[in-house]
Amino acid sequence: MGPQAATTKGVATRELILDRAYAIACREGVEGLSIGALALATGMSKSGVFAHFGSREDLQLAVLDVGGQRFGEAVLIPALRKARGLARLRSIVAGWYDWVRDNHHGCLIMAAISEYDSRPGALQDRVVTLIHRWRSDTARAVQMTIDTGELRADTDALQLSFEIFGFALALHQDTRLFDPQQARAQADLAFDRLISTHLP
Amino acid sequence: MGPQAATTKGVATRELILDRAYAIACREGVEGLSIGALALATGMSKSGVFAHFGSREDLQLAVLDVGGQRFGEAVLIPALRKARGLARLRSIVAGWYDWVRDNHHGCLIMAAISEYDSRPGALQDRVVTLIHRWRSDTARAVQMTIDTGELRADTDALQLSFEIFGFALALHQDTRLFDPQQARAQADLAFDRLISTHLP
DNA sequence: AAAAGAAACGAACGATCGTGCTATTAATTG
DNA sequence: CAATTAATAGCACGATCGTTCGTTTCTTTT
Repeated sequence: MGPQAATTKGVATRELILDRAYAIACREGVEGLSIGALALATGMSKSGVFAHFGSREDLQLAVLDVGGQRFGEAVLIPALRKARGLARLRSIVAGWYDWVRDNHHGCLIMAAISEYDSRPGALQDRVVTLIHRWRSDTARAVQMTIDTGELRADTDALQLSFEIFGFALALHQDTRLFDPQQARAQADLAFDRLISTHLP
Repeated sequence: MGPQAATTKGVATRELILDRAYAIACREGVEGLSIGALALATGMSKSGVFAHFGSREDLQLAVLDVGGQRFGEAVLIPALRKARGLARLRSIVAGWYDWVRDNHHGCLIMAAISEYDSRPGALQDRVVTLIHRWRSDTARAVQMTIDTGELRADTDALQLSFEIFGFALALHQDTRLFDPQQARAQADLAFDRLISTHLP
C-alpha cells in the first residue's frame, strides 16, 4: 500500500483520503484525480496527502482497489448469500443494476475501463485484473445455474456473461445520458428475455 | 466553427490540426487534449493552434464532431446503400463491429460517453446529441426491418436498439482488454441470436 | 516524562496548463 | 505590384501539476 502506515491515525487518515479520492474519481475519473484537489477536499496540505502514497500512480491504484472493493461489497457479497443457481444469478444482475442506479456520478470501475483501455501500464493492468475477476464471478454464477438445471445444458456461460455485461454497460450509459427509468426497464427486459431463451 | 477561417490555407490548417487532435483524443480521450501537445504534433506554435479555435472547449467540440462524422462515414453511409430492412440492419451492426476492430486506440465517441456522462456542460450536450442521433438511426433501421416483415410485428425497436448498443459496448471493451477475436465472435453470436428470437 | 518515530506542514522546484497580447509573416484582394 | 487582411509566431501571465526537502507537530514506545 502506502510507503508507511504504522500508526492507527495514519491508517485512519489514509482511509479518509481514499474516501474523498473515490468520490472525486467517480465524478472526474481516475485520471482526473489531482493531489491538490484532494488536499483541498481533506483539509490537508498537498505534501501531507502525497506522503501517504509516494506517487500519484500509487494513489490511483489504491483508488481503483477501493472501487473494486465497494462494488464487490454492494453486488457480489449479497448475492453469495443466495442459493447457487438462478436465484444468485438474478441477485448479481439486479444488484449490478441497482449499483448503476444508486451511484449517480457513475461507476468508477466501468469508467476506468474507457480511461485505460488504450493506455498500457500499471493502471491498465489493475483495471484488467478487476474486470477479469468480476467477469469470472459472473460466468461462475451462470455455470452454477446450468449445473442446477435451471438453464439448458448446452448454454455457453461465457457467451451469457458477455451479453449480461453488455446490458449493464448500456444501462450505465443510458442512465446518465437519457432516461434512467426507461433504461432500467430495457435492461431488465433484456436480461429476462436472455434467460427465457436459455430455459430448459 | 473557429473564430475565422477565411483563407483556403486557413481551412487546410484547421483540418490538419483536427486530424492530429482526433488521433490524440482517440488515445488520450477528449479531456486529454492539450494545446501544447497539439502544437508539438502539428509543428506549430501554441498560439497558432489556439487562434483557430478561440478556446480549448471549442477545440474539443470540434474534435467530437470530427469523431461523429468519421463514424458516420464509416458505418452509416455504407449501410444506407443497402436495401431497407434486415440487410441494412446487418450492415450497420457489422460496420459498427468492424469500426471497433479497426480503431485500435478505441472509438473516440464511445470513450467520450464515459468522460462526460457525469459532467454537465457544452461537451456533454454534444455527446448526448451525437449518441442520440446514432441511436435514432439504429432504431429506424430496426423499425424498417419490422416494416418489411423480416422481424415480427410486435418487436420493440427501441428495445432491440438498446440490446444492440450493449453488445457493441461489450465488444468495444473486450476488444481492447481481452481477446479481440473471441469478443467479435461473441458479439456476432449475440446479435444473431437476438435477431433469431424476433423472426416472424 | 523522555526518547524515538511517524505524520503533517510549508515552501520551493521545474513543467505544463489555457489564454492574452503584440509583432511578423503569409495569403488574398484591389 | 500595393494594400488589406488573415494566419502564425513569440513572449508573458497566473494557475496548477507532481514531487522533493527540511522542519515541526503529533503518536507511540520506552
